[in-house]
Amino acid sequence: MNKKEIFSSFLKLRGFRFTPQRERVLEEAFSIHKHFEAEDLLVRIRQNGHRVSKATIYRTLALLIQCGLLREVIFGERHSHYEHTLGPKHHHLICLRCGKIIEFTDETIERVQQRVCEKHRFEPSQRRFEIIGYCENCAKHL
Amino acid sequence: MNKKEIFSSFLKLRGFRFTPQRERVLEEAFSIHKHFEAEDLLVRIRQNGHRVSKATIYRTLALLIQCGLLREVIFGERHSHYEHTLGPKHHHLICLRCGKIIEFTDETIERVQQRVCEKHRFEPSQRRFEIIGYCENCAKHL
DNA sequence: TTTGCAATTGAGTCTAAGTTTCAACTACAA
DNA sequence: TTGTAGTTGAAACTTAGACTCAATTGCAAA
Repeated sequence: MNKKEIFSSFLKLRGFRFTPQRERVLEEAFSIHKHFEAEDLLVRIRQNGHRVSKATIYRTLALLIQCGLLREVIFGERHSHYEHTLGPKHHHLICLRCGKIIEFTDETIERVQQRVCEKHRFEPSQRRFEIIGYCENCAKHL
Repeated sequence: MNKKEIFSSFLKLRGFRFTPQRERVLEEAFSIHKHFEAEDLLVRIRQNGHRVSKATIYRTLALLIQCGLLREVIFGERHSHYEHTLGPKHHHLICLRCGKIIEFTDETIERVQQRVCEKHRFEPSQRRFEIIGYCENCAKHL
């Protein structure tokens, strides 16, 4: 199943519709291969000669998160960022000075999560592991 | 050095002042022994018969974070929460349904952080490890 | 003690992300 | 064809937090 099928069957299942606007947002969200914000989608959709309202973009992003195709990631800023859930799970090093985001993977984390969730009988659906500080270059300028 | 001394010497060091308002915010922030938000401080300060403006509270919180006495934690909501940095480092299980926050500690995480930071020559100043999902009770109601 | 200056404060204004509202529109099933 | 429920966009709204600025205050040097 590709993204489109996943999303449309997710929608159908709960009596929602797979509309042209929702398809547009889906396509655009997956044409970006890094973290993005709602505003990015708005701009790119417009640049490609289409038009989807802000409200619909936010509504669709919420659906894409619900159906598990996207995940919300939180950097220092006051607005949300999104990323694809496909591909290996990764975490982030966030530079406070230049804003650079370095991704890393670590399989120990998965085991920690399992252990902790078992202990507290917690049902995980996603996680966030972010180390905040200064990248190699910026650390020199402190 | 207690909190007051840490804060006031942090301020003096950079030519800032340890004012009554800043002291008020410090005291109030440390009289709460769990996560809190800016609004909580505003209310509590007023309840104790004092008065510190919203602007000053936000400004002082930023200073307390800078000097390392407080840390910003991010739960699902659109506004910030804060916690004391003193005491053992811990992480959070966040329930999406009832909003409950369960704290846990895990020493493996510290080692993961060290390993990752060394590899990327990253200078860490804080971290976030949050597992988002459903607590034992809420998992039943899904 | 006085003086001058830079830091600080509070009230109010502003910003921007995201949400809500609602009337018009649309897909689909009966 | 019609009824119903989902969807859309425009605009208004919400809210945390940042900014502005005139008035105030703390402190260091005279």
